[in-house]
Amino acid sequence: MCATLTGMPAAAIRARARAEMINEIKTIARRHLAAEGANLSLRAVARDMGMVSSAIYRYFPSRDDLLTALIIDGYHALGDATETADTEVTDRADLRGRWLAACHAIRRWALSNPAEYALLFGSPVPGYAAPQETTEAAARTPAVLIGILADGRATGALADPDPEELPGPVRSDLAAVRDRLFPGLPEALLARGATAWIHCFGAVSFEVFGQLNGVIEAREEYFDHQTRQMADLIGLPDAG
Amino acid sequence: MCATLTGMPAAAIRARARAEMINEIKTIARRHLAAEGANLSLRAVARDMGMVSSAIYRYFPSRDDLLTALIIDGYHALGDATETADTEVTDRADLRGRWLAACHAIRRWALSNPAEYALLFGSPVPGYAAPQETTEAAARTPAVLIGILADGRATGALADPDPEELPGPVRSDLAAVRDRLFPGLPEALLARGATAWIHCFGAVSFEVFGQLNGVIEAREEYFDHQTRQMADLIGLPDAG
DNA sequence: ACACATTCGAGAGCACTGCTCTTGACGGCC
DNA sequence: GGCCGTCAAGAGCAGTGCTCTCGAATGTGT
Repeated sequence: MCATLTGMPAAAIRARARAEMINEIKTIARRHLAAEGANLSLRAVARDMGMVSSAIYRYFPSRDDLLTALIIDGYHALGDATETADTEVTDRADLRGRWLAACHAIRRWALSNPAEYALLFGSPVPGYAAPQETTEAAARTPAVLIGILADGRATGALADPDPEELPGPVRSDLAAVRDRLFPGLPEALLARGATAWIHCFGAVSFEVFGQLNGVIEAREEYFDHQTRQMADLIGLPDAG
Repeated sequence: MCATLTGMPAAAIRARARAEMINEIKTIARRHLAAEGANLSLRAVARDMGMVSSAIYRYFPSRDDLLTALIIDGYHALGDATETADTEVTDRADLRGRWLAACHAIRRWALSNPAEYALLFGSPVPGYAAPQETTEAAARTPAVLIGILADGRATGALADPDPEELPGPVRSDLAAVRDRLFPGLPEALLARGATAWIHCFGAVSFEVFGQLNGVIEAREEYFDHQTRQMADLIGLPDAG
C-alpha cells in the first residue's frame, strides 16, 4: 500500500487519513444515535474508537458541528431514497404512481432511521440554529415531490388550478419559491403539492414519534390510504 | 390564616402543602422549558426554588416523572384551548367555521408554548415510554375535531362516505377507535377526520420546528389556506 | 409527657457529560 | 539537525441525574 501512496504529496495523504477519520466518527455517531436516541455523547463515540474524548475535537469543533454533519448526511440520504424511488417508476407518465412511490420511500427511510429522522424533523435542539447548508440539503426531498407535479404540468396531465384560491401573501411567498426552484409552475399547484408534502411529513412523524401506538396497527395500509387521499386533493390522475 | 387551617386534619394540610410544592416545581420547570428547550435541568429548577436538587426527589421520583406530569398538563392545556375555541363558535351548524376555529386554536397554542408543544409532539425522549395517562389526555384534542364531524353527521349535514374507500385492516383499526370514542360514526368519515388532524399536526409542527423558515412568511394565512383545503377534503360545507 | 414514626431539606458523593488547555510524540521540510 | 504543523493524551472545570445518609422538624399513640 505504500507503493500506491509514495507518489502522493504528504498533504494529500494526510487529508485522506483525516477524511477517513471523520467518516469513522460519523459512522459510529450514527450507530450511537440509532441505539440511544438524540442525546449523542462525544465521549462514548471516542470510547468506541479507542480514543480519548478530546481527540474528537481535532475533527469536529463541537458536538453541534458533528450533529450538523449528521443532519446534512441525513437529508441527503433521505433525498437519495426519495429520488431513486421516483426514478424507478418506469412509466414516467404515471404521476400518481410516482407520487405514491416517493411518499412510501420517505416513510420507509424514516422507519429505518428513526433517530436520524427525529434529528431532521423533530424538535429542534434549543441553542442550535440550522446553518444554510442544511436547508439546501433539506430541499431535495420536497423537490422530488414538486418535480412530479412539474412534470405533470409540462405534459398537460395536470391542469392549472385557479390562482384565486390562494390568499395574496401566500401566493407571493410561493412565487418566490417557484422562481428559485420550479420556474413556470403555477403557485396554486405548488401550494397543493406543499400541502400534500406537509401531510406526508405529518403522517410519517405521527408514526415514527409514536402517536399511532395503540390506535392504528395496519400502519403501511393506513399511510397508503392517506397518501392516496392527498393525491386526490392534488388532482393526480390514475395511471393510464 | 391559621384560623382556616386549625379545623383541618394534619394529613390534609400536609397534602395541601405538598400539592402546592408540586405545582411550584411544575411552574418553574415550565418556565425553564420555555427558556431553554427540552433539556430540562432538575438542579436548575431546584436552584430557582432555593432548594437543593435532592429535595426535588421528594416530589418527583425522577426527571422523567416530572416530564410526564408536564406532558399531561400540556395535553390538557391544548385540549382546553381547542375545546373552548370550538364551543365559542355560536353557530353550531357552521361545521367549517368550528373546524377552522379548532385548528387555529391548536396552532396558536403551539406557537405560544413551543417548548411544551415539542414535548408533546416532537421527537420522543430515548428511554421514555409514555404511560397510559398521557394517551388519554392526548386524545382530547383530536376528539374535539372528530366531534365536529360527528355533530355534522348527526344533523345530516355530512354525508357518509363510501366505506369501500378504506382498506380492510385500516377499517377495523378505525372501527375499534370509533367504538371506543365515537359510537355510530362511519369509519370512512373518521378516516377523513384523522387525515385532516394529522395534516394539522404536520402543518403546526412544520412551523414550530422551523421548517418554514425562509420559505413562507405569511404563516397564519398559509395555515388557514391549508386548513381550508383539508376541510374541502373532509367535505365540510360552507356556513349557512 | 414522653417515645415513636413520618416527612422533609441539606449535604456528600458517584458516574457521567461537553469542553478547554497543556503536554509530549510523531513526521515531513528547509 | 532544527523547525513546524498535526495529532492523541491527560488533567481539569463546571455541569448533569440520582442515591444515600443525616438532622430537624412535626404529628401520633400510649
